[in-house]
Amino acid sequence: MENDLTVNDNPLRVLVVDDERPIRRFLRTALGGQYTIFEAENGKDALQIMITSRPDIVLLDLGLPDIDGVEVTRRLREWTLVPVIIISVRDREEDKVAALDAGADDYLTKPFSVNELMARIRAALRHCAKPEIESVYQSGDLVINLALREVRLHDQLVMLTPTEYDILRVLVTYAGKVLTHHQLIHAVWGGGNEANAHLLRVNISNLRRKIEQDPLRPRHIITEPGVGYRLRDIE
Amino acid sequence: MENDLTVNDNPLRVLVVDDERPIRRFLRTALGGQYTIFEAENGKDALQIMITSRPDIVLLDLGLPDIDGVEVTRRLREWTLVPVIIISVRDREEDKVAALDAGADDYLTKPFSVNELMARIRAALRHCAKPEIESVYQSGDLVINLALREVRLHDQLVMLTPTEYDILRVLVTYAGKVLTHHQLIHAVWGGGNEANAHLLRVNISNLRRKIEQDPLRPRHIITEPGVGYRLRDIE
DNA sequence: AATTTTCTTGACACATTCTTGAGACTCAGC
DNA sequence: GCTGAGTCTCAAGAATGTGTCAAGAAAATT
Repeated sequence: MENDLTVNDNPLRVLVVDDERPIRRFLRTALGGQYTIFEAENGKDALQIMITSRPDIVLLDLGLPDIDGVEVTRRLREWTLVPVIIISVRDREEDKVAALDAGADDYLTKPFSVNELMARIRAALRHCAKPEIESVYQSGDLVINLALREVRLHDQLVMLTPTEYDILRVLVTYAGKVLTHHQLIHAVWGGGNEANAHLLRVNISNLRRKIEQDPLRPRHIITEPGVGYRLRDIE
Repeated sequence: MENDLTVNDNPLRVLVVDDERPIRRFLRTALGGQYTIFEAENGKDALQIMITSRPDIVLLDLGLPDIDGVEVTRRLREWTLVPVIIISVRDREEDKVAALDAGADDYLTKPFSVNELMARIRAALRHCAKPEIESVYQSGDLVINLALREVRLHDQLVMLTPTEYDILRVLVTYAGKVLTHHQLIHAVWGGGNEANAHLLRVNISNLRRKIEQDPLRPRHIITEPGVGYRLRDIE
C-alpha cells in the first residue's frame, strides 16, 4: 500500500524452517537484503527459536524430519499469533486445508516465485497488527508458560497429562473469563464429541489436585455453578 | 483451530464479485449453506454493496468490466480492513504481486478447489476477529459485567445462582424497559414452560436480597405492578 | 509382548439450586 | 374495616449439579 511511510531501522525478522539446506540458502539470499533471517532445519529447533528469537513471521515447510509442519503450526497457535506461511511441495487440497485450519495464514506451493512470496509476506505482515496473546500466566506461586508448555508450582515442574494441559491452556487463553462446560469440551475434545460433562469434571478434579494448594478450596480454577469454569485473573 | 469458542448465530456475510453469472451461482451454491451471500457483477456495484451491506469478507475477481479488481481493492483499503480474497484466472506473478500489494489478503487462481477456498476464507476471517464488546451495566454501587459474567456490589463479588443470573442478564439487556412476567419467564425458562409467575417472584426476591441494599425498598429491580419488572436505568 | 500412563466410565457422597406451598403483606375499591 | 388480587418472604423436599474415588479400556512407551 502507498500509505506505508514507516522506515524500519531494525528490519523485521523471518524464521525459515526447511530441512533442505539449499532452500534455506536460497531464501536467505532472496530475503536477506530486506529482513533478518533465522533458520531451523526441523520442527523442534523451530519451536525453540520461536521462543528465543521471536521472529515476526515464519516460513514453514511441511515435510520436516521430526514433527510435521501442520503439527508445528498447531503448537505455535497455542501461544502466538505470528503469521505462518506454509511453503511446501505438497499440492493436494487436503494438505492445504489441514494446514490452513491448523492456523497457517497462507500456503504456497513449491516451486514458487520469489516476488510472489515477498508479496505474500508483506500481505501477511500487514494484517497481523494484532496484540499478542499473553503467553505466560502467573498467579501467586503458579506459573503457566504456554510457549514452553510448562507449568510450575513453587518453581517446581508440575506434570500434567495432555488433556489436563489442554484444559489449562484454554483456561489461560481466556483467563478471567467464564468458559462454559460446552465451550471447554468443544475446545479440548473437538466438535463431534458431545455432552460429556462428567469427563470434564474428572479432569478438573485431577488438575486441581495437581495445581491447587487446597483442592477443596480452589484458588485458581474457579467453579461457576451451573455454567462452567474460570481461571482466576492475575492478581 | 479448535480454540475458536465463538458461536455465530447470524452467519457471516460474503460478497462475491464476478462478472460471470455461472461463477457467482457456483459460489452461492458452495458457500450459501454456511454464509450469507451477496453478489456484485462489476466494481461499481461491489463498492456500493460494501457500503450498504457491510459484508465480513470479499471474494473478488480481477477481470471486471468497469473497474479493475486491483483498483477495487485499493479503493476498499481507503476505508476498510475487510479481508479481500482475489479469485482470478490470471496466473502471472505480476498480477499476484500487484493485487497483494494493493491490499488483498490472499490470491487464488481459477480453477480452484472449493475446500481450499473455504479453508482460505476461514483463515482470512481469523485475522480480523473482532474484539469482544464489553457490555457493562453500572448503577451506583452495582456493576454487572456480562462479558465476565460477574456481578459486583461495592466491588464485592456477588454469587448468583444460574437462574438468578439469567433473570438479571435479561433485565440488563433491556435495562430501563419494562419486561412483562411472561417475557421474563419465556426468556429464562424457555418457551414450553408456562405461567409460573410465582417462581419468578421467588427468584426476584432472592435476587433482591443479594443485590439490593434494602430489599424492602428496591432501587435496582423495580416492580411494575400488574405488568412485570424493570431494571432502573443507569443514573 | 509387557509395562506404564492416560482416558473414560460408573458409583456414590455431598452441596447447591429449583420448585412448591403456606402464609403475611400491601393497596385499591367497596 | 373488609375483601381480593397481586406481591413478597420463608422453609422444606425434590431435583439437579459437583467433586472424588476406583477400576477397566485404550493408548503410548518400552
